Amino acid sequence: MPTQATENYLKALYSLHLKNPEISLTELGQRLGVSKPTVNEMIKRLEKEGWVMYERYKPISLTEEGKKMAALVIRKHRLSEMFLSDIMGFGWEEVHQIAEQIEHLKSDIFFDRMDEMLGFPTSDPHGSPIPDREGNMIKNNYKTLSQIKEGETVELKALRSSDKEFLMYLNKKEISLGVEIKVNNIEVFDNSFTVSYGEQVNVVLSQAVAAKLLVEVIK
Amino acid sequence: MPTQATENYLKALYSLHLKNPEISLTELGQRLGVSKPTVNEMIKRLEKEGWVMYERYKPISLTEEGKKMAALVIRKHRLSEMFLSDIMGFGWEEVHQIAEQIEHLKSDIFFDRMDEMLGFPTSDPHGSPIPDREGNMIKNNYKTLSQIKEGETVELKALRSSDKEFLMYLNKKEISLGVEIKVNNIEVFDNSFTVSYGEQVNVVLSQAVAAKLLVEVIK
DNA sequence: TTTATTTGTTAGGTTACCCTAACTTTATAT
DNA sequence: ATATAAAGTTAGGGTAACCTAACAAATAAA
Repeated sequence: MPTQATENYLKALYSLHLKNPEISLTELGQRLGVSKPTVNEMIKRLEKEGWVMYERYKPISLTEEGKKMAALVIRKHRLSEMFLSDIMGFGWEEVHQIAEQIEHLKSDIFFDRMDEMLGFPTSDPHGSPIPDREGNMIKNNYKTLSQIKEGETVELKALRSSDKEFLMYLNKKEISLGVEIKVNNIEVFDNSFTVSYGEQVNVVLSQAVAAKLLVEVIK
Repeated sequence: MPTQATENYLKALYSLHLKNPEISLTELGQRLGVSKPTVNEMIKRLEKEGWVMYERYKPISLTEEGKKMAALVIRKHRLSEMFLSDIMGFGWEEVHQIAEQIEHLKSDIFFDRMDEMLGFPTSDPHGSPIPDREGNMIKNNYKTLSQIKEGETVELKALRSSDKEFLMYLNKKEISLGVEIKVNNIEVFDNSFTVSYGEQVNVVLSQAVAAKLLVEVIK
């Protein structure tokens, strides 16, 4: 059974591998906030345990086992977030930190019960997909708001970040999942978006924000 | 912040100290399933960190800090049990094992929210008292059923064990907290009890079982 | 293509837990 | 009161994570 550290390495590897299946030791270290020699040592352990493939000086890649295990940890994380939000009433800006700990609990019945109470959800409070029991994750290919053209209307489906500060910013702006956003204007010089949604008219969203909002065009 | 191992040592020390404030290294080791040298080393660490008082060859005792910390871990454990039982619908025989892990989560808001959702309970699904936020625990002085005289009627208030096998035995016998038990007969030679409760008439409970049922005389 | 930079590795340490084997101290029993 | 048993300690090891400093290999730039 994987240790907590192992699970955290696998999660990090999983999310890095989605962008690029060839993962460097350095970027993994940065992601996890540990030194390169630590990653180097740890990766050898993970290799010995069958989670990753690794040869010295070559990039790291996940084995099928590793991918599955990672997805199952992500599953536990996202189910926990959903539970904290929908059952316990926490705000979407609070759930990540707590789920970060809950995800390491070893109890299938506990997570199965969560799943059941939630009605077998397929996405978490930030719109990210919840892998199934076998570790299969649906990948939604939403666009970012920053890719949308003037005049189009979109629905907010998910977020690219679960960062607390970002989520609190969205709270302040009264932006939540499902909201319909109309792009009124795009400034050429800074790519900032002027949008309307709900009760809000002509709100300005920076390029940084627009790039973190995952949307689907509705008209 | 205490590690998980530290929290487990403190919990064990706390429950041992209730019977005898002078705790031996050996019994602590047995309770935790670790060797004497391991306990010896660990106790030195706990002493350095201010959780216990210790001098070589002398019995171990908890400091005030240690007692409070232990009680707070027990609080988290029992709140978790209550949550698993009342909110998530687990049986009282399932909750201990899961709570054993949840108790180590570091998140005050998480346990506060549990507490709130449960309506600030004062005891867990096995009738054990839940310490308050300051670490104060009420000690109930219930009698065991084995101390009750023939003809008396008692109410089952708590259990002396949260052992899964024991709880499943109680389930089978349809014995739950709050049930009124009338002692019909006590066998002299083996101290077994013949009792009636609910729909059940003249059920025989062994001395071993009777000693684990904590009751209050009602008539 | 040689240099500079980035990336990865080695060597040597640390802390928190855990172990067995062997020994010493304290407590118990005769 | 001495022998024996129980309790506690020391010595020596192990693993999983972490670290810094110094060096080597691979990649990118001049």
